Amino acid sequence: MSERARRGDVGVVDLARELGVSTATVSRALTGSPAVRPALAARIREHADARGYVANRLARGLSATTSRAFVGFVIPYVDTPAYSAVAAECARLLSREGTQVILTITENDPDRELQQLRELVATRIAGLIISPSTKIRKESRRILAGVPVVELHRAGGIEAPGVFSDDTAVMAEAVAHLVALGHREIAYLGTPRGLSNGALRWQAVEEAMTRAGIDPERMPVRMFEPTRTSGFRGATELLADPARPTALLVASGSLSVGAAEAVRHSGRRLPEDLSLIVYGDPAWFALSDPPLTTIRVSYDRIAREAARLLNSALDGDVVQRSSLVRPELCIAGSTGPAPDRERQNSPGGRQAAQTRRRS
Amino acid sequence: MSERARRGDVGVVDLARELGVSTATVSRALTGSPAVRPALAARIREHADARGYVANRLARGLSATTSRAFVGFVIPYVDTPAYSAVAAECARLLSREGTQVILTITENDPDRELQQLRELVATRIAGLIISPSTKIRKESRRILAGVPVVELHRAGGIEAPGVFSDDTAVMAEAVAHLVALGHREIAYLGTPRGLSNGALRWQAVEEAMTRAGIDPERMPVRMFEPTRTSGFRGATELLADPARPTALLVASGSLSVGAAEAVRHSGRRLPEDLSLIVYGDPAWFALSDPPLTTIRVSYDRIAREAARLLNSALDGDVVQRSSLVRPELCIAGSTGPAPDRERQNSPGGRQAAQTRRRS
DNA sequence: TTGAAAGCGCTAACAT
DNA sequence: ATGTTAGCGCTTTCAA
Repeated sequence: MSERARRGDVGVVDLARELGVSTATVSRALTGSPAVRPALAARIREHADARGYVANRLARGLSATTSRAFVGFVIPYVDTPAYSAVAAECARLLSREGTQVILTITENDPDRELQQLRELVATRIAGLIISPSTKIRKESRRILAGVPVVELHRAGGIEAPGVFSDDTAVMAEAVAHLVALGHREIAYLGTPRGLSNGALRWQAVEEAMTRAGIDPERMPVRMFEPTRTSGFRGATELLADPARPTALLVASGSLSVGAAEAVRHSGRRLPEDLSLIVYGDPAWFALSDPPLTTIRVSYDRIAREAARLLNSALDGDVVQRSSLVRPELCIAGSTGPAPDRERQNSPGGRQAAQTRRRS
Repeated sequence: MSERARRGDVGVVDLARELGVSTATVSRALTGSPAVRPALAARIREHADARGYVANRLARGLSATTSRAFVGFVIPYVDTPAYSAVAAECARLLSREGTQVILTITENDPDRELQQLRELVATRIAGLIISPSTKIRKESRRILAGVPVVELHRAGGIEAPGVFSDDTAVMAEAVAHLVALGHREIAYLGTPRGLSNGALRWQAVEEAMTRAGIDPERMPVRMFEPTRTSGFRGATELLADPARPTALLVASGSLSVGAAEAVRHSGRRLPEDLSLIVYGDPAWFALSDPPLTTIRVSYDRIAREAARLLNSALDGDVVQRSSLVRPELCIAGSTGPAPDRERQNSPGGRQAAQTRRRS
């Protein structure tokens, strides 16, 4: 007695025998091939349903040239909703179409990433969504060139569409907000330039600062890997900077949690002593007192976009354009007028915003 | 030219040909069968490595009677780290052993759950980790009886070990903490009794209250599905309760976020007007001012335990006992002495804690 | 210890 | 429109 039979599973052969048709016909009916008489197809599907038939995905994937049984979801970290929430939401969306999501975590290690990509390909995944590790291997790139891919959050120099948050505009908006409040000594805490989004966000800040007539070269800046602890460290260091920043802009969700703790720890009052803008999910930061001004990213929308782009790629549509999800600057109580240190600027922020550029 | 060859993949046949041995020998060497001469086995493995061989997991899973290619991870929600963080961490742990984790989201819908379980079985998963939906189907139970299973967070009446947070002790501790501070009008916001952990937590609170000589029947109580919005609603309702609670105990992570917002929204000062204990990840709640007293659960440890139990189950070890991960009561600034409403109790909390039981 | 060959359950040519 | 049959790439009897 076969393993299958013993487990009480029904297979195409069973269905075929029971209905007096061939396995091919059963298969066709079940995969929705038009080449089978509608009445018969209906009868087959009905019977399959009644018997609780579920196709063995391994067998199907092995023989079918094209199968959407699996897609891979490859991310570096687990401890941030920017990844875990998007992963879960994608799994939810894709499962509705009968696609199973295989989740792998690279820990930002290029070798582990390569290994996982190899195994995913060995699973004959239909495609994958990936947030590439910082120093992606050539071989990984080669693999990615061979399957439908959607990039998430980070661009890894692959020919593939991606879903990114449109940080340029919102970062500029954040800087403008601070400048309008009269801040000129603005500190920046972000992720390294080696990360595509780290580079992007910093560039946006640089440009916005320049536009505001402030030399970005002189900004107190720290760039660290996105973890809570480095957020704490980075903010602590920045607050101790001789330039005595009156505002701190944090450009990463994980860094923000640690940074907020560091600010609290430092005893600075918000917004009297320091204006603070963080990045991430406002639900966390709404609890702070005062609630923190936040750059809010919608993970749901990112997940939806990722699923949509992947489906397009699987359909073999012409390569889609990347999708930019625009974050929102949610102004709350942690940003306020810059302290009037030398009693030489006019009070209030509005006017300071009109400061002319230095020549 | 076969699909495989065209993709430049090497298969066992290639390796066999190149080494002048049979595919059977290659397979044996690669799966670590002892029935192959060590020297030859080494040579085969070496060559396979050099050629970058990765076994097709579909084929392997299809033919092998036992394969750990896949495990399923089935959870109801995506928007809470209690699930998403544990899922990601498990994926990380299991991938090290070459096992791929298939993530599915039931949305707490029994039918969707059943469908997903069927598909997972059809993928020939080696086992699965599941947080059963509230009203799990009989048929789902039947399926779960047939594969190695580890339960997560919730018990669904399955014969399987699970990983749960040991809420009984910590809930009692939380109640004792409040009672020691002199609170007697304690409100409770938790998940429904239909959820195993909801029932457990409430029972622990009931008992602790009774032990403290306070009738739990008279507590203001709300039990809602674990979402932010119901947390907000529940807390809002409780704060408006005629019993005028002086303390609020929230027994779910998702509810806690909403509840904290509701409290802030109500304008009550912590801890002067209200003592608040929340449940979840303290990193979120440390930002609040004052930082919130939190029941902290270690998701990492839960994930580790889940992976360990699953591995045991896959090894066919005798059924393991369930694993209880003990949360920690992190006392912070949101809990303080009960306000001295009628000027009739002694001030301070210590003494109130010694109140004798009512006879 | 190794090889030849039969599947695993399904899909897809090829026939009819 | 349906049936026959040959794989998909691997593991695993069964022989040698």
